[in-house]
Amino acid sequence: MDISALTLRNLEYIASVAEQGHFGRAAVLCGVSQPALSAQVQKVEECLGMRIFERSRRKIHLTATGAEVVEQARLVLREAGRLVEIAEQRKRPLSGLFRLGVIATLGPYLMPYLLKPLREKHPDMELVLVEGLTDSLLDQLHSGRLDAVLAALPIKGNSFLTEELFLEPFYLVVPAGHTLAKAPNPSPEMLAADEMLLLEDGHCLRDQALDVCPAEGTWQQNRYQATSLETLRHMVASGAGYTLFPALAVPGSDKLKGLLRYRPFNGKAPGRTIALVWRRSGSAAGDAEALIALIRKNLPPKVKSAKP
Amino acid sequence: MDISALTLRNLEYIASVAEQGHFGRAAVLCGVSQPALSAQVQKVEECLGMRIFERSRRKIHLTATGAEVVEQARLVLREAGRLVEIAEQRKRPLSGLFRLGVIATLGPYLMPYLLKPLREKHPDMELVLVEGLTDSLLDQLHSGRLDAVLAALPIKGNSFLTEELFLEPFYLVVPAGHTLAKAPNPSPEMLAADEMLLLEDGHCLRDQALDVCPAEGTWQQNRYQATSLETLRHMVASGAGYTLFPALAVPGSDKLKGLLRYRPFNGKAPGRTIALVWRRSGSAAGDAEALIALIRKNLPPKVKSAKP
DNA sequence: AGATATCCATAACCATATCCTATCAAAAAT
DNA sequence: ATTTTTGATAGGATATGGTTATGGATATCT
Repeated sequence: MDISALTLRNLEYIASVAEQGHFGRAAVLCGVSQPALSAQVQKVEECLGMRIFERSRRKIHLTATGAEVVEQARLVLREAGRLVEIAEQRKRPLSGLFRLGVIATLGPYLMPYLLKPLREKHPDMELVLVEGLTDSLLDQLHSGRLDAVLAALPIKGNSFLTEELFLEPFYLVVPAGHTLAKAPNPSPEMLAADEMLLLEDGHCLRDQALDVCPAEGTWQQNRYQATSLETLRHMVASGAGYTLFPALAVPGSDKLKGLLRYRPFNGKAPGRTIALVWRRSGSAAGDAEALIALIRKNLPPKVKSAKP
Repeated sequence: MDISALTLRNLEYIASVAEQGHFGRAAVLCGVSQPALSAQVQKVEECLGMRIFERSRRKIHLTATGAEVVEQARLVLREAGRLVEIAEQRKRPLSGLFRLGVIATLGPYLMPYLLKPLREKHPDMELVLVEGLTDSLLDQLHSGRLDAVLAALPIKGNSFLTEELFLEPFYLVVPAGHTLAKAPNPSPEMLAADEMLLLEDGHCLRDQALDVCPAEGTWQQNRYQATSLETLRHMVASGAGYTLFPALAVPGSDKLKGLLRYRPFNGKAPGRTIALVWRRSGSAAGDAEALIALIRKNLPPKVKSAKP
């Protein structure tokens, strides 16, 4: 007989007998008949190929090795109990404090779509939003100051679990009078890295935008670096160059409407994949799952589900 | 359905499916048919009241909570594996280095009875014997420098497991000419603490001998204190007083025969209980068990089995 | 000492869980 | 449209874990 055949109940049996020092009482405690318990204890002993209990005298007595086995069995049971805890926690997710990090180029444009559904579905959640750069947010996630993070893939680090949420295409943002504002459909090959306006270092969007440019090597680092997409928007409006915007940052109506053109790419559009990130170890999985479901159910327009 | 009904095999199943991302392959790996595995996975999911796997697409995909469950399941399996290790270790006990501590008033008299059987039964054991006082030996046991200790009960400290081995009665050792050498049978009430010769402080035998004396309070501390039983033997032979000897230290034949009398007590003889002590946590239980069995099988004369 | 009580193991039997083979239904690939 | 892949389902054999009744060994009582 193999050890895999052991039931958690079997381990409870030997733990109970060890605790009670008495098969009869242990049987009552476990809610089974004494013969059933005896048989199961024998099964465990057979599985392990050893005697756990010394039944010679009136008192049941643990074998030396048996004591160790029982101790280990208790440990196994505690760890198995964690399984139920995990499952239980999943049943009341997003209740209480939840600290969510969102990258700065996403938060202001995505959260408006989520806040109302969140309030409706999880009224007793207390949401704390933290905006920042990917690295900083992941740091805070790692150290437990955040419960989950919304960021763009790829996420480095083995201690995190991620779930892709949606693909957010990039749009070209050009001054109204620019050549690229009129071409039938811009494509990435038309972009010149040295005409591109970029966010400051640390924004993942900056690197992603550079990746889109065909001749990355020619780019020189001395351009002005914007702090936010809104700054960037104004810089483009003032004619300093063009840039890439994630779809959610493309406004439906815009005060700068006359000055800017937001143009989708033709063919396979460049873009970024937004994912939810949480700690591998910990009990945020239930929350993550609920959040994933909610975001998927409330996908904003202009983004595509990541799971085809 | 209760979580206790889960088999370790069930946990292997979900771990395997999670690893393979494929029910069929997982089934082969687990050595069962695919329907059996499917059913068991469903059973686990039902037990926990949650979905572990997302079966929608071609790829099997872990639920967020499912990933946590599987991780925890793997932990449970590892801990369960320790159970087998413990049982396995028991099957080849006392092989390799074994460091045994023995109290000074026992070692020289007991070990001669054990060394030959040990060599015969466990030829590949390398025994290191350490003689000392109880406290020092227990310190070394606690810190891992010893694997087990033979000492007299009671043993204080929650981190140890003990097994009573035998009762060793005390004998009265008197000079040949002394009154007590001739009385029909000495009894503890006849002893006077201030006539008793004692070992130096730290020997448990010293305290036990004092406990035997009826009027403990009258005793004054200014007597000479012997370093070993052999010194004590000579002191008694020289007429300085009498003392108590543990049975094993009573010689069959003695060079000092003419000078000394070893007298058993009448009625319920005072004595000490010798036990084996080992660490609660650790894997010495198998060794302990073997040693216990061997000592019980080779009990010296003059001692009584501790388990009636 | 003999009777009694206690306690674990065994026996006989039953309900159910588990596993197998064969088959189905849905999705993906051709 | 057809084939392939893959997990779920169906039906039947077997193993497992449970029950009550009983036995045998050992302490306890009178």
